Amino acid sequence: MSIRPIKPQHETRTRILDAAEELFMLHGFEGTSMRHLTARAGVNLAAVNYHFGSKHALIEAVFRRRLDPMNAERVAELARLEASNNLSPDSIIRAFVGPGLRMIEDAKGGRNFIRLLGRTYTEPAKTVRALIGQMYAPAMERYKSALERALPQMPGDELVWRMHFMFGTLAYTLAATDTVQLIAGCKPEDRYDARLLEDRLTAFLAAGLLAPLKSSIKKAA
Amino acid sequence: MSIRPIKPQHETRTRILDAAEELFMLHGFEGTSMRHLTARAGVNLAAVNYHFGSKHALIEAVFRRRLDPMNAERVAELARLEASNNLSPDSIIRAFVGPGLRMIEDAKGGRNFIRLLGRTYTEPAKTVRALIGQMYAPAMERYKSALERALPQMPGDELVWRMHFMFGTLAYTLAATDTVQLIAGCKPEDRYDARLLEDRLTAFLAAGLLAPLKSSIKKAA
DNA sequence: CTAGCATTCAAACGTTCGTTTGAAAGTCAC
DNA sequence: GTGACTTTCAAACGAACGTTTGAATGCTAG
Repeated sequence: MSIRPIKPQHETRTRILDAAEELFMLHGFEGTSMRHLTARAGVNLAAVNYHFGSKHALIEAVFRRRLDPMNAERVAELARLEASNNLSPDSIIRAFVGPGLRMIEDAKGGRNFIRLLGRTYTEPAKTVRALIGQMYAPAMERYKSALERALPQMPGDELVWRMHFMFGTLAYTLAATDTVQLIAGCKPEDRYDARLLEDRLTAFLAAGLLAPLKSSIKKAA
Repeated sequence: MSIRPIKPQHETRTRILDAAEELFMLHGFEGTSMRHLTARAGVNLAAVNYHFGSKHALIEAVFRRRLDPMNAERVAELARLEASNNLSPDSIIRAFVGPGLRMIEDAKGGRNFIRLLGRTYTEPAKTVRALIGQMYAPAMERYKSALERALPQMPGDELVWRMHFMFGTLAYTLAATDTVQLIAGCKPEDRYDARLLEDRLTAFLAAGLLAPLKSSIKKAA
């Protein structure tokens, strides 16, 4: 009892979660069978139901393992900005997209999850959408009020829409990296420079967030 | 032979396509069974295989029915802009997002398809991604060169990325409308004013497209 | 009317799905 | 070593999947 066991406490659980991350990303939830998943993880077919209860509970566990810490990091970074009185739109955006983009650079674990996550915002299954929606809720609340304070002149409706647009850009950028290639000319090898991508993305999002208000928008507000 | 038949030439095909649009949007491709689909369409279970050959061929037909005309409309609108020498970034963006947003206002047919389409950019199945990728290719080519002419000072890499971001914003906006509600405060009832949404979206995208080039981006180019 | 073709239908095909079961194997305190 | 657990395992469960089949029906030209 003095020395921690070399085999981690729940190695089977971890292997299942890792395999699920990869296969869900590659083939989706419904396209990934338990037989394929457990074979990839090198565990018995019944292991998922034994350790997680059901396939859906496994899906939930996959998200909870990484999404909760990621959003906690986002909130912590925002709190750091507030403490240092640096609530510029640019720094707020950077605090939000940073944790996501940095996870892409993770060897294998994080990258699979990030691509899976980016796709799941538009997941058809209501249960999954509701699940990640409630996981995001606390962080979203914080960022919304931070942006309201940073942009006091912006109408509330417009801010919500622009946050919506920003979120979509991030989600699509994460999900589509090295998957769909609608625009010819992208070189996949430079896509994993997260630092450069963060600069590109932040520049784009900050400009969109601060776009001048057209008359039709002001009228609607 | 003088009068067109009142019953359209392929009513069963149309009913299947309409039901597929709706159910694929609601439950995804793998989550929609042929039995559920044919029951919704009010046709026999074997009708899909008889008229389309297979489930995958049906998926392809669903996209081909609306995506090809929509992209043709985008190209035509771009040609109109070129003819009138009005190739501003704002008008180019409007020409691209317009046909998609207008389809949301369609009673039932178009709206289902647009939400389905927005989700499919991040579809896990390679075959589906390849399919819509090749459907978009001609229009993408035209818009890319139009933007290159409108923004001669922008590095090629950066333009490709910003088109990527813009496309993601549009895709997410179309797909997520009235589905996921990550940000509290959205009132679904004003989401279908396509004219106002087009203004909001164009303002956001145009600002992002024209964002100032940071030094790190310039250095990479 | 009838021959020929297009379409619909109920039934069944073999396969794969998520889950369950009960026995076997492993683990640890005492 | 023994007993009380946790975990793994091979096997099987019923249900649902996409697809196929062959007969029945609808339609149209001659």
